[in-house]
Amino acid sequence: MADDESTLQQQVWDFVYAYDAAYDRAAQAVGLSAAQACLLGQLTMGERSMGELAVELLCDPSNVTQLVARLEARGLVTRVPDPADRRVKQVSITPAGRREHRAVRRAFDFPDDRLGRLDEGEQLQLSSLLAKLLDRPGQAAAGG
Amino acid sequence: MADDESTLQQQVWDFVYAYDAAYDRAAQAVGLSAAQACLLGQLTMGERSMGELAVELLCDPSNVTQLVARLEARGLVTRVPDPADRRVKQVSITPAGRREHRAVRRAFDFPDDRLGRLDEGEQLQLSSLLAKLLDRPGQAAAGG
DNA sequence: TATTGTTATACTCTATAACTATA
DNA sequence: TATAGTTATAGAGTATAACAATA
Repeated sequence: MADDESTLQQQVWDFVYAYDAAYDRAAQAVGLSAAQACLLGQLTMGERSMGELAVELLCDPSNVTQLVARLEARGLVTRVPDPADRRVKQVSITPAGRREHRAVRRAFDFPDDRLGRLDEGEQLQLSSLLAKLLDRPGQAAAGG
Repeated sequence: MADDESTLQQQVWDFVYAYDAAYDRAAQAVGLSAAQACLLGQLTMGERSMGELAVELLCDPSNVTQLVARLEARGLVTRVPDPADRRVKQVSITPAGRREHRAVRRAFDFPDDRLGRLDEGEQLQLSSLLAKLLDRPGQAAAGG
């Protein structure tokens, strides 16, 4: 009786658990931590300052310093002072960094393995539900 | 054009990101790490050996030793040898541990805040989709 | 004086390898 | 000999506080 009422919450927990585990495996298969892969992922969408990365990664700037330092030492990102405000450093992903990140994406089998089980209609359904959960327009939100 | 095809995957990413962040905040609000809260959560469903915890938490047994040692030092779990096989240690949550874990659940606002946006029919829909993604019978899977 | 990023430091998470106790 | 758990150790993630450079 106490089981039924928690089923959806438990399913969501299990889903997130599986997703996180798959991402960790993918990053580690490429020799990166999840945090490093995540940072590289942000940079694939364009350069960012250290502070912007801290906001996006939900962590302290001093942590970003460490993460970027390790990635820079491996030649996966670069860090150059912003000419407009030399306190700021703009971080960019290098070609090698892009290759590593693509390798993570390839190793990250969760989307294909799991989302691939849904047919097109189900995927639209899921997209619509997620849009509500995220306060964003999903691909299936128009017209309900 | 390249945007549309990745929308569902991006939505799932954003959803998991928000979920993880909310859980981290909830645990830290109670003075626990996410890993510690997670371990306590397993124990709310019954005692487990160190090895079983390692399997469930997807980590090395030596890591479980450390996590349990810290929780034990704070009086949140106990660790007693199994009479049937004295190599094995059974870990149990204490009343104080249950209180701490309930505090995490209360602070974990994601389920109420987000899943609460869906009406009953939408929740059943989501449950059914998650059941397919997880290879488990969801609460709405029967008769599908 | 305020802001950006770094350094120093400390704690936790995590794994590998060597070890102890038990089976 | 094999298994469960621990210890020693090391690397990575993370935050706080003090600091440097720049604005």
